[in-house]
Amino acid sequence: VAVTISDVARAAGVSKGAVSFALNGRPGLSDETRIRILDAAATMGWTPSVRAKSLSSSKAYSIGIVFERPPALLSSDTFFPSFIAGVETTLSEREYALVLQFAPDADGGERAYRKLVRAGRVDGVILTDLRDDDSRVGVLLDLGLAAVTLNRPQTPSPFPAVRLDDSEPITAAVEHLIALGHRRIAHVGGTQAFVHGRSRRHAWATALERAGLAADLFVETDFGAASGVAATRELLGRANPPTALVYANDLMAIASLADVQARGMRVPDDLSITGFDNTDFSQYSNPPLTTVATDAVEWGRVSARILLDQLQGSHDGSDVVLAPPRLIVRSSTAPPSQER
Amino acid sequence: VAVTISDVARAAGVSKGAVSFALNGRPGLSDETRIRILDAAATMGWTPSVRAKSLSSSKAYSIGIVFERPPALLSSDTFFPSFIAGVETTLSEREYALVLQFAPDADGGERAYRKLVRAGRVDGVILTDLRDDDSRVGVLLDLGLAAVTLNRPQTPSPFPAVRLDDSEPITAAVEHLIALGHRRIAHVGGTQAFVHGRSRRHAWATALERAGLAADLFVETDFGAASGVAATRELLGRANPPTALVYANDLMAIASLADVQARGMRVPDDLSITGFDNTDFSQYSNPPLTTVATDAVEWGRVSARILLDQLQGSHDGSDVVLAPPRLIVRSSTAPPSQER
DNA sequence: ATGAAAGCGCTAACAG
DNA sequence: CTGTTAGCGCTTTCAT
Repeated sequence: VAVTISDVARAAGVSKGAVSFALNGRPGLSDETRIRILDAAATMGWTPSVRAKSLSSSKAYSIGIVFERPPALLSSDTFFPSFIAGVETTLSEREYALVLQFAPDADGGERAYRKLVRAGRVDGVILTDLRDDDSRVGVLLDLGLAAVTLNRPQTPSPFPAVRLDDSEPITAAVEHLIALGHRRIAHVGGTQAFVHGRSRRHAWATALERAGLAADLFVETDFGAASGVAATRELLGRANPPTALVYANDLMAIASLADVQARGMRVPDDLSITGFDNTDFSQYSNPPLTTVATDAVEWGRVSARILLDQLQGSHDGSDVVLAPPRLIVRSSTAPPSQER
Repeated sequence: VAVTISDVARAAGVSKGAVSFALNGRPGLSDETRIRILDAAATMGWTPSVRAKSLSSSKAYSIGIVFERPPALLSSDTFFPSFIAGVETTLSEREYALVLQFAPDADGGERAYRKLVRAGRVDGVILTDLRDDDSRVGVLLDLGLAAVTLNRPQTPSPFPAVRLDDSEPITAAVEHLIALGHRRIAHVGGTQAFVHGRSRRHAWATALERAGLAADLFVETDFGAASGVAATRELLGRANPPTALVYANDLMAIASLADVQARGMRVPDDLSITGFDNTDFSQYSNPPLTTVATDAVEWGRVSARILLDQLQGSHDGSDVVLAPPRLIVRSSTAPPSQER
């Protein structure tokens, strides 16, 4: 059904080998034959068969991403769609495909990586939701697979990391709140086993301590709306409740915003709130949310580029640091009420 | 590096062909040899090479999904992550992989499908965001690719459709509002070129007409938050504004909810609102949103199953209808204020 | 019931 | 410089 290099070779009156050379732009052919071959290929409508290339070159021409996430947290995840869209954009420019898998937990994730490699489905992978002590790094090393990680784990990792500095905007958020007059600033953090969960908490604590304030108003969550709301209630129920809350993502911030309002508090009058992600709906909350704008698409694009470069040997293995996300001040933050 | 069937054949003292037969459970081998071969394969840790299987069987063992969507609408899309998670779950059970692509528009989408097929990357595809007169159907027919569509287009299509009846819950929503005493019920609909955009509008209009009410309060949007807000403002600015609004998705409903509240209206006292999707945050809006619960994961699972069955010839080509989603009544709907 | 051998479409080492 | 040829790992037909 499809036209192969044998057909092209016959049409151009050369051997398959010559066609392969011409198509891959390798030296060893006269310009005349090269052009004749390329012409023939073009007029015959030849397209390379990834299947055949894969087998003979032992490469998959695909890269994989395994998302380890409980299904329930998937639908409200605003990072993931944009991120993979960015990844895929870069891949398709270079004739690579994106193979996606889902695993409910870390165990399933490891198995997924093993299967992907053994079946020869992928040449490299992108590790998202990196944990500080991430077992996947060892697994991939063991499998001999190329990889990039999103952020750098504390465990030594030979893989280049594409890093987003979330300290800077969190610091900016805390300083913004301090400047407004807040003294009791809480943090509703995400899973601390994740690098991005811990680093945000760390930035929050550091900024407070630098200002001589205690960093004792903290609760860990799973980044989900329900646990964000629960954390908020717990914090506001303390003897000395916060006047401002820094959330690790917009989802928790907005869910909590609605919850505290339903319970009679006014935002920002009684309570200031900041989010993280600048999701679409953060500007449509009431009041619009002060948050941090990250660029997931760009992160995906860069990650894919580094991985591809690594596969073709043109990356030196060093980390890449993305532009730090900016704090976007909207109306969910204001001076604390006692100041008024 | 990896163990192949030749290795297994040698170890078991048989030919490659015999190994292939044993592994694929085909008749023509004595039970004794079969067991000996399977044992050898297991102890040697043999795994099939998808690459080799692909080449020799001319199958990709992968299915594709091309998302035609402007990047900006991607991040707030709650359907997509759950849907592909469902798809992938089913695929991996049957040793198939999911290949994902993104295209900014219909043109790019067509090109993407063509490339996927010509490169031999996929055996079939799932068509999402189906349009009424969807050019992709013709393209796929032309390419000879297997496919399933999400919902049935008006254009004749030979591909089985996996359908979600969104008429029933929209009808339920309208009847719920009518029962509460509303008489001017608007619909903020999504892109009408999409099957699911049109069918929701149709259900809304039909339910109103059945009750003897005019279905004249309608505005079309692109399903995005911004255009949902704009549509709402337009509707509320009319001479005879609605007392209730039925939105085509939660995103527009929640963004508009915040917007009307910011402009001094109370929900549900002055205005009732319903959404569609039952996204995570719909229960955390203030007030919690009356909406329609769809099961994107299940939709994905079923779609993948039908496609796979079709590939192995065990599906009869008929459509599959999913359980109709249910209306979830929360606190964003109440009797209109003049009734009080 | 079992085994040999010819592809699948391409790459790359080798000979001319 | 150009062409020939032997794989890559598996499926499948055809003898045995």
